[in-house]
Amino acid sequence: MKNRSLYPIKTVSEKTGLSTFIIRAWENRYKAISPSRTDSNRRLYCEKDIQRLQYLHEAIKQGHTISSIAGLTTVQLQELLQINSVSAEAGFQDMSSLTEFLNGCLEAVENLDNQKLESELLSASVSAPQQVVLDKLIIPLMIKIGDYWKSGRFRVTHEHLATQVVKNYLMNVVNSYRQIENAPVLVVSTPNGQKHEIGALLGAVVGASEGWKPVYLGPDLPAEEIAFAAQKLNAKAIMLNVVYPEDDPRLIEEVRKIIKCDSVNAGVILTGKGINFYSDKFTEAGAFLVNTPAELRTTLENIRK
Amino acid sequence: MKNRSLYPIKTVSEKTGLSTFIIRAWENRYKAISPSRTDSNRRLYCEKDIQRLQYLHEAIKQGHTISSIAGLTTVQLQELLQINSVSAEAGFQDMSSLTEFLNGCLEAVENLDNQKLESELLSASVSAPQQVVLDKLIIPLMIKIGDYWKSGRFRVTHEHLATQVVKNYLMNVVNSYRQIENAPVLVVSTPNGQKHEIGALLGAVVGASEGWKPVYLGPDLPAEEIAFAAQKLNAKAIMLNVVYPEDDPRLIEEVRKIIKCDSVNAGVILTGKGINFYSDKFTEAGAFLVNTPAELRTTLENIRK
DNA sequence: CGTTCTTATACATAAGTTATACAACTATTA
DNA sequence: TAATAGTTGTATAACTTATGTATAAGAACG
Repeated sequence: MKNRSLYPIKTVSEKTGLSTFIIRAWENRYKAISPSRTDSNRRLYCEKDIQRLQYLHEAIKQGHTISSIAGLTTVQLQELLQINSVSAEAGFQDMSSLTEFLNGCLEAVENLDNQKLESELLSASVSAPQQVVLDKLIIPLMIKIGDYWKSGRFRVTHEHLATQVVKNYLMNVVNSYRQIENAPVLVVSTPNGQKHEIGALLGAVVGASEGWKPVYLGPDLPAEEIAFAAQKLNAKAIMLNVVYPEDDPRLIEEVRKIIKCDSVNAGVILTGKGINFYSDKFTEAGAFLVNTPAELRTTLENIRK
Repeated sequence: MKNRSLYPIKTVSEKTGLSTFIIRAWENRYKAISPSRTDSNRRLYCEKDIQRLQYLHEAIKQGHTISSIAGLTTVQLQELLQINSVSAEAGFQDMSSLTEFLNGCLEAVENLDNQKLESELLSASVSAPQQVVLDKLIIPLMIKIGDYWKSGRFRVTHEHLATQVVKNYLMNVVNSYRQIENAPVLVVSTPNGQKHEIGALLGAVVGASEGWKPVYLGPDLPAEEIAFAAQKLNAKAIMLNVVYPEDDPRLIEEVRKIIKCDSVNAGVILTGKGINFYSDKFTEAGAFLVNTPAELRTTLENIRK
């Protein structure tokens, strides 16, 4: 019961980012906090005290003054911080609020602040439906980052860091769906030479939301490997994301290999901007070309039958 | 009863990293520990005593003071450190139980069952302390997969799929640490040409557990990009993981570029199997070479000062 | 006999305490 | 608008406590 984890003021200072001066001043001047004391009169802070200080810190960052919030209970502080973030969303509905998140994400990327980027994504995902977050935040975000990169405003580093965080976010989204027994398997990957993963993961999310069991193999795999996985898992569909339309005749060959593989009994779906360059050859070979999440949904539904 | 081995204070000092002065002072001043004695009054420490000292040491690193924790029972210390008591009591069973998990993971990989692989990792991580999961499960797992691949038992697909899941798991572990404000920044990446990410992420976990703020940029980045990020984030350390020792003189050049960059004011730490191939040149250039998680911890601690 | 351990004492530094002061703002008042 | 008063973060002084480290003198070990 008594989780006696008590910390001295220095540790609290390090954990909250508040100077020891401030912490003492807030106690003396505003009774903002009342730590217990050792026999020798030293302050001892428990976890709750630390959390309260973090709330106070956060509220001040949001523009409140210490004198106006010092008297609030910790619960009231929580509400104060909640109300602020909710009201930001409540005021403007879906569209504009996600624009806010988008700007927040871009700012986080610019500052290479993966922590903030992640928290923006998470708060967005509780304030809007999954599909909206994908369409109106994740996809625009990655496009914007690409644009900024081309225009020289962002560097490779920015794109790299964002990719890591978004990938992780998307994988967690996919995992959050897992429950259905005997769901049809959807093998997800990108063909040899295609290193961008976000599109593939977006497809995996759609698949999961449609009741499939996505198995993400990672990017940049040879046809034989993808075919092997599809066979081993007895997959009903294979989804491949293609970003670069550059003239790579091997790409067609790779896709064709998978489709022609006798042991593979799965529909092959191609997604991504890169697919339209060769669209004829792909459809000819028997692949499904898909440009939007909505199309992907219906295609998956059709294959499932 | 138990064939308990008893150790003199010097051995205990070496095992725990605490000076003999400290160990005696903690006993005399705070009754933090009560070793048995020989007939001639010399201190004798059993395994449990050593473990207790290690817990105390760990708790102090986390910001507690010796006076406030010396009176806790060993179980309370475990709770304080959030160490699962089941596994701690199990003691030697640790090994075999993680072997179970390891086999489960390998089976999951063999069947390309990412879902099962993930759930194995998650169950392991609640039944053993983080560090043990990393040392005894994650690392051996990736090694085994590499071995199986070389021997032809696994294919690229297996390795790819496992990498995705493990990566995701490790990123979530890193994220679970975040609390300290103004923590020193640790930029984590792999140099140009190095595509394996697991080692880098393992380093990020260690960094996070030591109170740093790891910023993972993703793999395969040119020196300029890494230097840019380090500068922008005012990083205190840069950690680069190198797997392939193959003769790539550009690698040394890349690392040297980062170290020599004037605007970067960070210690450069190299990890991974690949580093020993060129160890002389790297140390010459001013990098810290690190081979084990323990070494990484102490190196980070030194740089932080 | 040199090494390691013991207790007791001493010391240095880090870190904590209160009280007071101060500078930079903000808000109020004349 | 300028003067004034309050707010708030930061700094210093003087002192105490906490904690790591060192020394001295003797005892035990191998």
